[in-house]
Amino acid sequence: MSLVVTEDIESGENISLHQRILSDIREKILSGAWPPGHRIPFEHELTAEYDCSRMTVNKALSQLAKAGLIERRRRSGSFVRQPQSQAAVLELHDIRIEVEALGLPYRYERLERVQRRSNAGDRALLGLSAAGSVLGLEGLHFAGERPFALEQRLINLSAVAEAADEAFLEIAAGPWLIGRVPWSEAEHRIRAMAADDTIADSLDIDTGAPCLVVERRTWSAEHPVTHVRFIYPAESHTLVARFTPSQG
Amino acid sequence: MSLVVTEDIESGENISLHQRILSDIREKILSGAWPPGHRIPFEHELTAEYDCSRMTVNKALSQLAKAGLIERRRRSGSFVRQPQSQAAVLELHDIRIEVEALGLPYRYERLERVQRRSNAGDRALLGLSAAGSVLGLEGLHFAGERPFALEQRLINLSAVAEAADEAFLEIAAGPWLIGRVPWSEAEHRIRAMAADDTIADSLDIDTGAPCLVVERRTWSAEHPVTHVRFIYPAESHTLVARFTPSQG
DNA sequence: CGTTTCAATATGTATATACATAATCGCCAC
DNA sequence: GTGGCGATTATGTATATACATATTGAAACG
Repeated sequence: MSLVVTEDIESGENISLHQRILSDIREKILSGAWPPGHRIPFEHELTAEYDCSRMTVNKALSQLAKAGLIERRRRSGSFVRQPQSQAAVLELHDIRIEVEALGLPYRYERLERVQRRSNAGDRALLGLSAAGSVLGLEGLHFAGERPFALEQRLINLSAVAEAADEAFLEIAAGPWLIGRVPWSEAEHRIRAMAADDTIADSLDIDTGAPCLVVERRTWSAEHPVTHVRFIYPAESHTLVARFTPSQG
Repeated sequence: MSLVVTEDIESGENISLHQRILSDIREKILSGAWPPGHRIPFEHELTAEYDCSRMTVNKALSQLAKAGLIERRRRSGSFVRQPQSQAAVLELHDIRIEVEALGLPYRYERLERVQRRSNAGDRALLGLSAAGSVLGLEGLHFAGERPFALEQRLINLSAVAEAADEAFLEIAAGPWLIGRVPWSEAEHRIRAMAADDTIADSLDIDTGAPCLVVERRTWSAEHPVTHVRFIYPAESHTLVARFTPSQG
């Protein structure tokens, strides 16, 4: 994993062809338009589509392969890979997938939903400079009958106006946001924390029990989209990530 | 960040020139032979050194730049980047750097050192199939006068025989290993935990206080090298990582 | 009918080349 | 001096080309 790599997914201005091919394909994959297993166009087809040389297409596809988004097979073509569960933990953090991987039934339950003009705290969390409307959500993810994680989320309505019309009663905002907002960058903060009374109550653990806290801020093309805090009871959760020195 | 990208750093057999340039340079940087700020050879110099075209060199350097290991400046050349504290946290996890980034004096103190034939627990932690000698180390990292992290480490002596001759009294095994063993892959497990009596005593915190635990297993060309567990008091530490959907 | 062989195909890697772009250095005029 | 301007230099991106390599599918053969 390379970790601090930064790249913008701009619409279509000054970016190189290579970047454009990359983000076009990446978006098709992340949005689900090209599901896992789907064969993406051959190099010579993309060469025609983008009117460029095969080398340019090849560089972009090789990069996607190195990133693990696609798999390339000689003579057969290139295919969208199955999402790797370990990467999902840190990259997408879809709790439904985590829970179902444990073989437990998943359920989401909304605890709270408020819409307000952003206060200073909201802006600090989201990394916003100007004021604007935000949506605050709190909900519980269940694995079977037991609470699995508590989610506290802020959504920047200036970036995702449609979110104001959603109740998020039984679906978490995470899966809803993916596909609607192609994220270009995310920052994770991971720490340990003692559960206070409120958290202990929600998660059905003792006050003071250790929790793992994962906070994520997401941007889409420079605009802050959402800030989310997942709180896991310590005993229920381990994050796993594999790295190579520099994705070479 | 890409996360599940896997690549082997083999010696010099069937790998492409591009890969060889990549790992040569990466190793020089990770080992410290080329410290941060060092100007790495110009493309045309590497072209001469490896007797290949500039495109090949350029591809390798671009990749290192994308990975954040080097920084490229037009007209000036390419330079080894200062270790990004955020990336370092997860990638290298050099605690000295973390502590010094806080502006505090760093010190390491060995608590324990045992050499033994591996037992079942050791083999499970290291991911070893056969028995062999291992080195067990425990030590404390200090930031100023306060304990900053507790380190519990196992080293596979079959992979790093020289470690048997080292005392590791005042230097941690981590920095010692880097440079001697180019690691090709690492796996992190991150979780929260309540401090037991022993840990609380070492770290000078209360029993039951939440701790952040980071475990890392490292491989070098398929061989398990070391397993290390860092235990941080919760209030002193947050891991930060930035990601892009697929380092494009 | 099964097996071997071979040609077709898509990707993998490398080359030489060309032009664009950004940053720096040194020269020259003021 | 010093401020600006142009030449130089290293990287950034793209092209056309060439050959290697793995895999597939079909033809040839026993």
